[in-house]
Amino acid sequence: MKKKVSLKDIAQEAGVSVALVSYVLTNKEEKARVGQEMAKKIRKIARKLNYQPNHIARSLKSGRSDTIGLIVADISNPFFGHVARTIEDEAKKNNYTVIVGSSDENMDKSGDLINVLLNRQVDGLIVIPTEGSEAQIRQLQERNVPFVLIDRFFPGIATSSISINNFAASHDAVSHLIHSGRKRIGMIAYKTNMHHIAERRRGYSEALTDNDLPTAGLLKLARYSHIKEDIRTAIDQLMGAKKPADALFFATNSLAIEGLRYIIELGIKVPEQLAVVSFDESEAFDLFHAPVTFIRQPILEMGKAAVRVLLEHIRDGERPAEEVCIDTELVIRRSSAAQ
Amino acid sequence: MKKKVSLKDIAQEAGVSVALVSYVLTNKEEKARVGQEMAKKIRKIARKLNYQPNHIARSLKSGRSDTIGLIVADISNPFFGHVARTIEDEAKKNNYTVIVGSSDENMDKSGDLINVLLNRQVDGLIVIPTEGSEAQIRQLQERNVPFVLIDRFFPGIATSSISINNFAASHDAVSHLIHSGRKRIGMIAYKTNMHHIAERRRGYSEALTDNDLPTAGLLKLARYSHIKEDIRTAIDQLMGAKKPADALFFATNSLAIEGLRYIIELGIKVPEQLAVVSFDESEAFDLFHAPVTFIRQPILEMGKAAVRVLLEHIRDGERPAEEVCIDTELVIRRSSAAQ
DNA sequence: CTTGCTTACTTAATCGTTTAAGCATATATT
DNA sequence: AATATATGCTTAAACGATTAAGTAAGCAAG
Repeated sequence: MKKKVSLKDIAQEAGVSVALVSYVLTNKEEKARVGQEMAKKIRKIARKLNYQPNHIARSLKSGRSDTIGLIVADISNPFFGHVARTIEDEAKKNNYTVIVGSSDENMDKSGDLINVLLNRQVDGLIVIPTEGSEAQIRQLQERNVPFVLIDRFFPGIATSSISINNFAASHDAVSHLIHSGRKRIGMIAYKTNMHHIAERRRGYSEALTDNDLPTAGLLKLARYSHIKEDIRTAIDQLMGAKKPADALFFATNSLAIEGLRYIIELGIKVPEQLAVVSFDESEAFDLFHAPVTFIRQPILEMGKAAVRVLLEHIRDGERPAEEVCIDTELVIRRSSAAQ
Repeated sequence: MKKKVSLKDIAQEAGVSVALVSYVLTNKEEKARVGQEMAKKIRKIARKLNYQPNHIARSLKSGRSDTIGLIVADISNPFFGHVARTIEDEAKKNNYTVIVGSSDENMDKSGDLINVLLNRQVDGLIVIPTEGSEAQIRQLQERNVPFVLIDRFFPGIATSSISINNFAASHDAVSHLIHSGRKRIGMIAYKTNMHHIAERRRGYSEALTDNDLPTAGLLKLARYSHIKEDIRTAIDQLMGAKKPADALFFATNSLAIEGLRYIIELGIKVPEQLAVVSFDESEAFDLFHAPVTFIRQPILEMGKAAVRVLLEHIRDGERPAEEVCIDTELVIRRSSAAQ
């Protein structure tokens, strides 16, 4: 790579000191009482040589990198991709750059990522935390690193977070299924202790018991690492029971997509035989023969909030934690039509 | 943010010079002839204080940032998300970090991104170039910035690139439609001069003429900025003609998904009335009532190749351009079944 | 004519790390 | 005994930018 033009090069060409050039190019001429002539000359040379400030040197001096680190579960998953995109855009508006990393829901990778990002001197972190990463989050707190959790948080740790009302959203979605006449409503969720998923499960269960509907054997859990097999087993059990399920609620879009693949394979009719509702959005839901009813997360709003709160923490290290909870929207379509 | 532990802090605590600490912690004790006792002591203190090297300071000294910049069209699009993911993983294996930016197929944004990334001293770039960005690419060449184009390239500029055989893939896909008995095969592509799309169009056209099939009025173009309207118009024209199309080939997955939404809306039967094939993969294709035949791009291989070639350029600035072309796979499913 | 104030610059320290070169002291070689 | 070599450390410069503090010259005021 061709060596870049530095202040020194400009200073040399102008026959002045590096400091003077710096004052001019950072628009501190007034304060530093630089002569008009000289200022003009320096700017001209800078333009001629196409000077671009070395961000790394600046960072070293200033202690800020104007970079924020983002840790998602998997950037290739459209949900996280969208989150990343809104954060990227919002960060750019504030002159920040984003470094993203995928944790694969794996706490070791997550810990590594946090270290890599902090060593690169990011000014703050936006994290979609992984199961078992409480200790990492606590460490961030102790080290006084500005950070915001998004999509998920740990109820036992008081941190800034952006989340949605998982319980209510779930409760609403399941209530909707009940109102459309479903009696045996199954749910497929991840086998995890993460609070957001637990809340979704709780919303589901409470909606059922609130309406005196059975819950026994209707909640199935799939392992993140064995989605395909576990979902097939779950659906086999739900649909093969003496009283088969007449509705199915998926806790995330990846679960839904995998589930719908199998539902297609089995030739199950939606919504006649089985109503379907999913958390999260997906293009795939539009192409299913019965467009899938889903819970829409306000990703744009979440991303904006995350950046806003993070920047507040970066600017004021003493700021107390801020928990933002944003409402979702149940988008009702044919997959959950009344029988 | 709590001030980080520096070499100075360790040096102070150990009562030695900063240099000595540096030698030890970068494992140059042999070369620098550091006493065993002292080395042990320094390491112990470093561990106790949880020393983490300041990557920025290191970069300033070394001139390398161990960071690569990646410019995609839109990280929230699963195709680019996958590309980004494989590059992220591959980069990490080589101790590189990735900064991603989305250009939105907009050459101004692309230019801005290139500048931002270069100012952040990335060691090299992986770029999915945008229409009209030839000048930017030429500049990278002139400035001798290590970079690789991926997914697309400019035939007029000799650069390193990773691409697929768009012409052949398209030709194969359309030939497949012809063999399955289709006679009026439409194509919907982007209105762009980008070479990869032009090649896809060419593969389509040649497959038709090779088989003495009509081409007139069957190739429709949609603007990136007006996908929805343009696709609807295109499909209306194709299906409303005196002799309606009996097959449709989409040049990308976003075009296909938007097209399929409208096909569903119109109640067109696939594959009976209309066969469908698309470039690229998508989860959504699995959920369509007739799983969509598609051209699978070897994204993993592409990402690996991109990182490999880029690192070669970074390591050897004189290395000549390397053009990698990888084969695709036509995955045949029900959407293109014989009539 | 000396003091003080402007103006227009330069010097030098700093951020955290790396690394060549230097300097004692101890030990080995002739 | 004089010289060479090994050992264990320190000094200092450098990367590129920022910025407080210093200086030199010109001019005005007392």
